[in-house]
Parts: sequence; C-alpha cells; structure tokens
Amino acid sequence: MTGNKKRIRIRDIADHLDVSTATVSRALNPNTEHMIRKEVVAGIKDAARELGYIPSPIATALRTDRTYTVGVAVPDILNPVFPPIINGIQDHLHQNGYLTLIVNTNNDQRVALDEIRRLITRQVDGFILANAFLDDISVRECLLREIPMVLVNRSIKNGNLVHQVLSDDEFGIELAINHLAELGHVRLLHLAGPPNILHGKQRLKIFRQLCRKNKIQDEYMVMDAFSIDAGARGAQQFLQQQSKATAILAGNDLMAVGAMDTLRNAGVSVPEEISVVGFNDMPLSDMLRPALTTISIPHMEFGNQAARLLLQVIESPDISRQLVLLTPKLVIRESTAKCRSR
Amino acid sequence: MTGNKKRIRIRDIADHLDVSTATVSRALNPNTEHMIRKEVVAGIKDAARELGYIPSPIATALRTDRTYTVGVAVPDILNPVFPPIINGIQDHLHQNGYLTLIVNTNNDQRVALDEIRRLITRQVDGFILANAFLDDISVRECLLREIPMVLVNRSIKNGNLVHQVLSDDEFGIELAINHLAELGHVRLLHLAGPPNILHGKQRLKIFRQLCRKNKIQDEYMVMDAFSIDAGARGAQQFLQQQSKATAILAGNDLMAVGAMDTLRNAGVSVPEEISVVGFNDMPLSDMLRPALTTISIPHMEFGNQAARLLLQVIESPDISRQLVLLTPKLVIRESTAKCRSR
DNA sequence: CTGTTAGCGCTTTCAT
DNA sequence: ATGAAAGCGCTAACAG
Repeated sequence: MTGNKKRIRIRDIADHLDVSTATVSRALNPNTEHMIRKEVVAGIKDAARELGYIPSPIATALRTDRTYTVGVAVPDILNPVFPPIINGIQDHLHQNGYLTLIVNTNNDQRVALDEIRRLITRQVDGFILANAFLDDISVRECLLREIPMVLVNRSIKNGNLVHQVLSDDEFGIELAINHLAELGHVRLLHLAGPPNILHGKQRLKIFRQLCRKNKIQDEYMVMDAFSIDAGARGAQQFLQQQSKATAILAGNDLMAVGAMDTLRNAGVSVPEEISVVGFNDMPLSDMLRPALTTISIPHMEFGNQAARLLLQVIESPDISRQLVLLTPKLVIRESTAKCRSR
Repeated sequence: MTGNKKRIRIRDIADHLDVSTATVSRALNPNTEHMIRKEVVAGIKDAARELGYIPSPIATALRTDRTYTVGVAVPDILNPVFPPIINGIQDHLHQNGYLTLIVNTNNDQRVALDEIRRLITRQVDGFILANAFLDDISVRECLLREIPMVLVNRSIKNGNLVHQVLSDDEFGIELAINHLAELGHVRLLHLAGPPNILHGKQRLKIFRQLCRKNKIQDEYMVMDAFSIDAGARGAQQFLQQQSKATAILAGNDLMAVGAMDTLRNAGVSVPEEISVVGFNDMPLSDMLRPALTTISIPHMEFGNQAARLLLQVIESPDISRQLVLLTPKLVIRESTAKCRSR
C-alpha cells in the first residue's frame, strides 16, 4: 500500500542534511568515519536509518572492485560429507559480511573450470575449493590470476603452493589399522579412491606403509570414484578374488556403504565375517545397519577453518602459505568386530 | 608471466575499431545485435575475443538493475532431501545464465528473514524458497516488495498468493495406506511433522481422511520437527503408550530413520513386528537396514520445475499464479511386511 | 544503422 | 573537516 518505490541513495541523505555525498559516504563507512565531525556522523546515521537507506553493494563493487562474495566449489553436493562443510564455511563467512556462492562440479574438471571462470567474471573476492584433483586446472587458473584461494579436504600435488585445510590422514589410518589389529585382523583390504585425488593416493600410500610397519598383510584395489557404486564394485571384486582379507578399510564412507551393501547381498555378514571401516563419519553413517565404524573428521570445523583462512588471505594476499591439519578420531560402531579367521 | 593486468572494457574494443561504445554494446548483446550491420557485429565479436574481453556483470547490474542471480533458501542443508533439490535448481538456472545463492535457515524464521533481506540488498532477481512455514514472514516480505518468488516443497496457508511446486501428498499417502492395507495392517500410526509446516498439517489431515475412508484405525502424534530426533521421540512415546498400531507412517524419511533406530534399540524388529513407511526417498534411504519403504518424490525435478517457473515469473511478473503438483510414487523396500497382529 | 550523452550509486582524489 | 568532481563499466534515450 505504501507506494514506497524509490530506492534511497546517498544523494538523498546528503540533500536532506545539506551536506555533500562525500561526507555521507565517509560517515557511513567505518574506515573513514573518523574524518567527519562526530555530531555530523550521528546526524547522518540517524537520517540514514530514518529514510531507510540501504547501500548498494553493486555500486560499491563497481567502484572498489570488492564484492564481498566468495566462491565455493564442491565435487558432489549429494555426498553427505559436503553439506556440513558448506555449513561451516557459510557460518563463518556470513558472520563476516560475505556471501557464499556454491557450485557443484560433478567431479568434472572441465565443469569446475567453467564454473570458476564464471565466478571470476562475477568478481568473487576468493575461492574455497573442495574439489581439487592432484593436478587441477582450476587451481592453476586461480594461482595464475592470483586470486585468493584455499583448498579444503582435498589438495594438489604441489601442496606448498596453496593454503590448505586437510585432515591428518596418516593419523586417521593409523587409528583404523590399530583398531583392526587389536581385533585380531592381520590381513586388510584397502578400497582406495582414484589416484588423481589426494585422499586416493595418500591414504593408499599410508595404508601400505603402516601395514608393513605393523606386519599386516596389505591388499588394495584402486577404484575410480569415491562413490557407493565404486565401493560396491570393489566388494564384488573382493568376493570374486576370494581374497583372504578379513577387514576392509574403505576410502570413504560412501565406498564403505556400497561395499557393505554388496557383501550383504552376497550373504556375507558384516561384521561377523568381514569388518568394515569407513572414512569421514558422514551424516547418517550412524544410522546404517550395521552402524558404520569410521574415521571421523570435523566437517564443520573444516568449513570454519577454510573460511577463516580465506578471509585472512583476502586481507593480506602475501601471507605465507598455511596448512591447517585437523585431527580425525576413530568412532567405533557396529561394522567392526573380532576377527574370526576364515 | 604475461603481465596481463588490465581488464578489457567495451571502450577498448570501441577504440580499437574506431566505433562508439554504444555500437560495441549493441553488437555484443543478443537483444540489440540486430541493430548493427552484420559485418560490424562480426568485427566487434572478433575483436572482443581477440582482446579477451569479459563483460562486467557488476556494471551491467548497476545500469540495468538485473543481476541474474537468484536466492535459494533451504531450512536444513543437512537433510538429504535438499541437496538434490538444490542440484535441480542450479542445473536449470545455470543453463540460463543465472547464478544461485544458497542460504541455510536452520528452520528459523528470523534467520530466514535476515538472509532474505541480505539477498534483497544484493539485488537478487528472485527467490526460490524451500523453507516456508504456513505463516511465513519471509514470504510475506517478498510478496510485499513484489519480488519474484516460487515456493518449492513447502508452502503457505494461503497458497493461491504464490507460485508453488509441490508433491501431491494426497496421492502419496494414499499409496502408502493402500500398501499397508494390502499387507493386512488395520491400525496405523502417523508421526506427523510440525503443524506450522504444510506437510505437517496436510499429511496428517489426509492421513486421517483416508484412514476413515478405508476403515483403518488411525493414531497420530504431532512432533515438533522433521528430524531423526523427532522420529526417535515419537517411537519412544509409541512404545510407552503400548499402542496397538502395527505400522508407522512417518512424516518424512528422517523421522522414519529415527523411529526405526529407536524401535531397534528397544528390540522391536522392523518390519517383522512393525512396518515403517517414510516420505521423500532421500538419498541413502535404500542403504539403510532395513532399506526404507517410502513415498518417493522427484527431487531434481522439484528443483528444475521451481527454477523454470521462477525464470518465467521474472520475465513476466504478472503471470497468473501457478501450482505445479508432482506425482510421488511408492518405493517398496524392506521396512514393510505382512501384518502379524500382535 | 550509428554516435553522443547522460547517468546507475558509490568512493576517492584533489582542493579548500 | 568538508565539498566538487571524476569515474568504475555499462546501457539506453535521443538525435541524426
């Protein structure tokens, strides 16, 4: 009913108080507020409130080249690990006045690059990438253009080029292997993720090292995705090969889910015949039957830290490279049990 | 290495070819391209490519008041139903050159309103809201400000005021009740969601109607959330009350998960002793044990349709109100079985 | 068909 | 401490 159509601009406030637009602008900006007499500032703020002034972020962006938005790329929003990470990122960014632009890349580097470029065109102030491959063209692009960026959860081969927030995989896998060893398992199978992704390659490497160190027989299969389907295929192969392993360490929870499903369909019971350990402790992993024993990473904290780091980088682009390593923990549930050698 | 610092603007192309900026602008805009001689257009496009011209969406937005961004609000990104809906939305919007701004409102109307206002400040062209309460202040705000908006999955009391993409709950619940009736269940319990949300109120109402019509004993509990926890509490109450119901129709899958967990912990087996039906067919519901029988809604399609509708509304704001009703289907898995009266 | 010109709303020299 | 004025990059009257 109130035909309150017109947007209030700085000009309106200025006219209203008979000062210049420059003065209004300065009074309303915390960084320049000190340049203006206190009383004047107060008057301007009052008028702004009174008139219902809302600054135009677009005009500001055009003028200052800062948009207060950051782009976030995830490989697969359907993977339950990512929503909590996104949540953590948004929480922190939001509190600091930033907007979050989320894009889903479907695990495809080309798609990712396209999206990243679109966001660059939109002038985002920086990126948080959760979708990095070991050799990643999007990361390279950002590096080249010197756009503030932090990698979360995944990273690139040459990690010292970038800021990163990662889980301490070595520690995580050690937890898993110790747990399994204590249960009497001496022959383990690792369902590894794709070798072009950090966790795929690194977890496998650590797995093999630690097995050797602990005198445990190590088997492994390198799968082509961190998905339920890949886990299922891995388990199928495992059954066909008549492997002697008594426990499976999956590359992530989704793979664990797929593996358990296949084992169950084949009449192999978990954990009685085979123990399964996942990685991530994604939401709902406690609601599976058997509930999944897994290496838990602090999802939200991942997001928070990544956001915090990025804002730091945006403020001081030349800050030295940072690596934040978050410590995982073992969550023992129902999918692991004492080894009953077969 | 290429010190390619400077952004190429329309001005640069114009100078390069000795035409005016207006001509360049027109040549590069599909809607005005026809005003310019073909050869000139070609020349301009070539030069643009050659010089690496990237238009500034910010300048365009300032000038035209169109940002080609839309805001999407979800009540809880951790609920697995929403990621696929978001996916569907983004797919469609992206194809049409729009950017998606996703905000998570934690089921809180105040938070939602704040977020919506922030996005309005950022000049989004429209909203897709998946978080509506029956009486929703954010929806009211958008209505008041006449901002293009479509509601998806949830709606408001006075639905004819808004564009909506919803599931046909009546049909869905009918499917569920028929299924249960065929299995011999004559006493059903509905775990209803909060009555201030469409699905909470509506599904309960339909449930009661259809039970009456089918001569089925209806029981129900009204819970305060569509969450695992609420489902668990509902099941607890169910056990304490020593209800005679032999099947539970949960308000959504999360509630079903919580209920099944509680039943299992109490030593009540699903589906042997109690059948459970969910609603939504969220990702992973097929990986639960027992795998969840549920009413499946086409998540992606929800998103697609909502996006399609919104773009339509943005183009023609005065289009008549639309309601898109998507048909659910019953997915029978392991959580329902023949009634063995207790 | 094309050019001239005037802004969109804001910040920031430069001057006073 | 404040104001005048220029301009970020683009589009859209208006004029020819």
